[in-house]
Amino acid sequence: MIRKSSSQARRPARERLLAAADELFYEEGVNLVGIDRVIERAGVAKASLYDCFGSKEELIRSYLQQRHEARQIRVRERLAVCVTPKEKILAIFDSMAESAARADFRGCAFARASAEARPGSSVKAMCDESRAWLLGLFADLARQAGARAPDRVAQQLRLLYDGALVSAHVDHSNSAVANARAMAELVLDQAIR
Amino acid sequence: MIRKSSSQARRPARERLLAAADELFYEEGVNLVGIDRVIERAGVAKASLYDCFGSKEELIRSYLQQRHEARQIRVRERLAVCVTPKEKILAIFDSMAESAARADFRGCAFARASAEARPGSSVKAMCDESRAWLLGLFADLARQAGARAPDRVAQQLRLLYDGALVSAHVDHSNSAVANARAMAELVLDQAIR
DNA sequence: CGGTAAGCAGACAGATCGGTCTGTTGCATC
DNA sequence: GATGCAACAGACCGATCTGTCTGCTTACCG
Repeated sequence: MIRKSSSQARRPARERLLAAADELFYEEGVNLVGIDRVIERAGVAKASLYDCFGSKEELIRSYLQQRHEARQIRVRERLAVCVTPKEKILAIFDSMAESAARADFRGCAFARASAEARPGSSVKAMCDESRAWLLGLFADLARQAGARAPDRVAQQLRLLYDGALVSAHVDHSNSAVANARAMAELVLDQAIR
Repeated sequence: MIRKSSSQARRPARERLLAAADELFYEEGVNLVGIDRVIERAGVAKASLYDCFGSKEELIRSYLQQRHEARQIRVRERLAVCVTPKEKILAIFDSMAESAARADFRGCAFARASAEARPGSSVKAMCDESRAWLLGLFADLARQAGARAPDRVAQQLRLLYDGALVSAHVDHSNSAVANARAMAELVLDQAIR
């Protein structure tokens, strides 16, 4: 119903807004990027943004949810080609290494958005959801691997994940994720014996 | 020269501004707190703020520098009562555990400010300086401990430090730092053999 | 063909922000 | 007592931000 008459089909406003938000919010931070910048990049009228999302906060929330779902898919695809639980756990770090190697890598989108959000914001909830999912995934895999205290191991693995994201971001070193992966292996072997 | 005539001596404007900035900036984030809030909390005229610091950015930078120096002192005092290098390394995590247990703990002030700062900001430089100091400290101690690849070990220790700060902050769990400390010990023992 | 709905352009409002400026007060030193 | 200095109060400015509103165009569908 939105298609342009011309041959090239135009994606609906909502998609273009989310794409523009993803680029700008992740690159510069949600508070430094104004609504006007987003609609200009998306090629969309301001009224359309407020028809689709209702507020900037909801746009930010949707942007984070999109990131969360994209990461879920990315990780699940990687896990599908692994056999042992230990391989799967290490594959999660490999997936992060791939993300961190990109030129547009700017650290954890959730942590950054959370640092800028107001206390009672829905952004925090989205951030928590993303972290809870990762923790559950680590715990499941640790259990499958036969680790002794799977919940504790999962917390340690996520701590390594968080630390690697920070290190890889601020001193754009590609060795950070490798260090985290090595420690993850150490922790795992220790827990399995 | 600033002292009030009355018996109670009043601290100079600069000190009160830094104290107010420390509370507000760390609690709510540097971008969400306006100049007006800071001067109101400090009980200081706006003109005095600009006489002392010249800009909000410089106030933020000074606030971070103050935090950095306070942490240096805190850590050095802890190290002074340790004997072995390994004890000293673990004491750094104990110091963090102490900070993280405080009710007003809000994670790493540098990481949060850095997430909100504009790209070319002097805030980033302050953040880098703080991280470089910690890395150098870890490296020195790892070397003294006789670790095989002290620089690599130092990076791993700082990664654990970063991850612990994130974990302790967002899911205010006091077990995060303990987990990091345990992993630090594991990494150290592995590097020393 | 006419109705519906999505999207467009852009002016506008209200609030807030960082920063400047003017003028005044209180204290210490000379 | 005069001078200098630090701090005071607060009006003011221009920019920017989110969000609203009006009116117009276009595409689809019954």
